[in-house]
Formats: sequence, C-alpha cells, structure tokens
Amino acid sequence: MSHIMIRINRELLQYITELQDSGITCETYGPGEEIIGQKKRVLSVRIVKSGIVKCYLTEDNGNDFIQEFFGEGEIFGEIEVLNGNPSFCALETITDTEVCKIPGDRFGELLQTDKKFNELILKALASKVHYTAIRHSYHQSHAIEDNLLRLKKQFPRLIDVIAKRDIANYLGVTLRSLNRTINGMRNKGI
Amino acid sequence: MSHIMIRINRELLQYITELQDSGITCETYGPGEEIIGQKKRVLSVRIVKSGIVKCYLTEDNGNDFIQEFFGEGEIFGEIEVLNGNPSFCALETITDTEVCKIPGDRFGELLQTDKKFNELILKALASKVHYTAIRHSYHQSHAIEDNLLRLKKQFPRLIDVIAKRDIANYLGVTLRSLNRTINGMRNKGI
DNA sequence: CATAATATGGGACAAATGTCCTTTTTCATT
DNA sequence: AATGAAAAAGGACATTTGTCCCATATTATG
Repeated sequence: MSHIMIRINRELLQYITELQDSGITCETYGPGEEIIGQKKRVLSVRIVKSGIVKCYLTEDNGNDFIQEFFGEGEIFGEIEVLNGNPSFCALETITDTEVCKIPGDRFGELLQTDKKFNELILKALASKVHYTAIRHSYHQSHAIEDNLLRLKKQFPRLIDVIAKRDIANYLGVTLRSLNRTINGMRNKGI
Repeated sequence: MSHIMIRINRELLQYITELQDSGITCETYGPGEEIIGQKKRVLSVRIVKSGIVKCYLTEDNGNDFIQEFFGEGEIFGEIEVLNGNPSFCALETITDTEVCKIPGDRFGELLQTDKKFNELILKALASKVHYTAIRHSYHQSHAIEDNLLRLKKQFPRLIDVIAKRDIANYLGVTLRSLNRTINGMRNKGI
C-alpha cells in the first residue's frame, strides 16, 4: 500500500504469477503505447507485471482527466468485462510495461472456480472504490498546493517520472495553474 | 440505470428481498439519522430497501464532500467488510429509510456459497467504480453550470428533494457559488 | 547535424469561485 | 400567533484558477 498515487497490488501480482494457466499470456509495450482505447470493447482483463500505465478519460470538451496510475499488480479491464460495457477510460503506458492478459471468458471461469482469485478480485475492486473516493474528496476540498504536497509526500520522484501535463490532468487543473503553484511553493521554500 | 445521481440497483434489491435468510434483518430510520459514522468499525453490510441515504466524508479542513446518494438496492459497508478497514464515509439518511442488514460474517459466507450473490456484488462494485470515475471526471473538467444542468437532466426533482447545501457538497463547491450559478441560469432563462 | 515536434515556463488579463457577513424565508415548536 | 433555529439568498471583495499567447528548453527523427 506504499505510494498511493501509483497504485500497486502485490498480492494479486504474486497470485497471478504463480498461477500456471495456459490461457494467460504476456504482452510487452514501449512507453506511450495505447493498450485499450476509450469506448472500445474490452475482451480481456489485464494485470500490470511491471511498468506504469495511465488510465484516463477524454471529456467532450477535450479535457483529459487521469483516473489512476497503475503500477505492479494493478488490474484493469475487469470493470468492463464484468458488466459488459465498452471501456470508459483509455489505457496508455508511461514507461516500458509488461502485462498479463486474461481473456474475458477465462476471467469469468476463474472467478467461479478459484475462491482465492475471486476474493482477490473482490478486494481489488473494493480497494479501487476506496482510494478513488478518498482521492477525489481530497482534490475537491483542497487547493492545488495541498494536493501537490500530498502527492510529493506519497511519491517523491513524482516530477521526474510523470510529465507535468499528466500531473495537471491527474489533479484536474490546467498546466498553467500547476506551474504557478509550483512557483509559489519554490518562493516559499517548500 | 435511470437517474444516476441517486444510485439504484434493482436486481440486487430483488435478489435480497427474495432470499429467505434468517441472518438478514431489517432496520428503519427517520430523516437525518446517522447509520454509520466516519472512521467507525463496520460490522455489517447494508442494502437500501427504500429511501435515500447520503454517503459523505468530512475532510480535515471541515469540508464535507458527498460521494454518493444511495437509493433502492444500493449497498454500503461492503468495502469496509471486505478489506477490514474502518468506514471512510459517514452514512446519513435524507428521507425515511428502510435497509436490510447483513452481518459481516454472513456476507462472507454468502459470497462463498451463493454464486448469484457473488456475481451481483462483483457487478455492484464494478458499477461503483464506473460511475464514480465518470462523475468525478465530469465534475473536474466542467463548470458548475454544466454540472447542474447534468444533474437536473438526470433527476429533475433534484432541488425539491436534496438540500442546497448537499447539492453543493456533492459538486464540491461552496453554497455561495452554487447559488450564484443558479441565479445566473435563471437570468439566462435556463 | 538540422529541423520539427513536444515539454516546460511564464506574463497579462479575464473569469470563476471562495470568504465573510447580513438579510430574508421557511418551518417546526411552544 | 410568537419565537427561534435552520435553510436559502445574496452583496462586496479577495483569491484562485483559467485563457491566450509567446518564449525557451528538450527530445525525437529524418
């Protein structure tokens, strides 16, 4: 549960890694590749083995809003496979990335037959609800500066790893505002 | 999936209603009662039979932020029971309310033994992730007026049923800003 | 290496939102 | 009907954030 901004789920990653299942395959991506497009059908569930993937949503007015950064063990596509909707987010790698790919029907079978897997997925979903709720609440009720301080505390290498534009889109503010805030903090010696 | 602001889950409600289970009891509340306090231990999962419950979070700076309004069939407490954390939200009735109460251990048993129940909970969780993601993204990237229009479209009786303060806290803005926006819309004849 | 594309940084001004405070309205209770 | 508490409404001003634009770095690529 270390840095919350880039979500990880070691328990799930370990379980999936140890699960010898011929249906589960591995994919590799370079930086900046799109894994799933917004509004596309989702046929497989994926779990990050290594790397960072951003999960974002482009609004009708052209603004991008980043929902989450997925790190090791984080799962995506499961929401869509479960309820049969097209993807509401786009998924794009930030760094070099490896993912496990579980076909949708195999995912359904595992949920039914593997109690431990079922439990891990329930917990992963509960965790997503929990953290997004806390994050959005914090964002809505605090100034940009507070949010930045919180992120840096969680993840000191933030500015080296994540592009400014992405940080701004994650906080739901403009790049200009983010820069202004960083400047203000520098002047105050933070 | 009708009005999204006040979330409902008919399928789950129906299933729970038809499930004859001696462990599941019923509770009734008047308006404005607290069902679960923030940071309290949660020992039971609850499902709304009738009424509206607000799920909100008080930040360190005293701001309240409303996560969701739960209507018929919506479940709460399941996140906490699943991962064993204290409640991150407070739950408070808005109208007269009836809820089904499922003790945590019984909830765990049902998940293990009742495939249909398990599936409904998985879908309910997936749905929560889906809708909160979409809502927060919309809120962050649109002006108050757009958000209000969206809410009114989803739920025309909004202003009659939900207090202004609650609408403001749901949108993550101040009451003053909300009033100003409503005024501006009136002048424009919206 | 040259050039283009992209990321970063910031000035000047406009617009949106928040803060503080006062007034009015509504509504429950005596 | 009288009173008080809570909800709603809004004036005046401060602050924050956004928009538009341009300049400078940095990186990718032919």
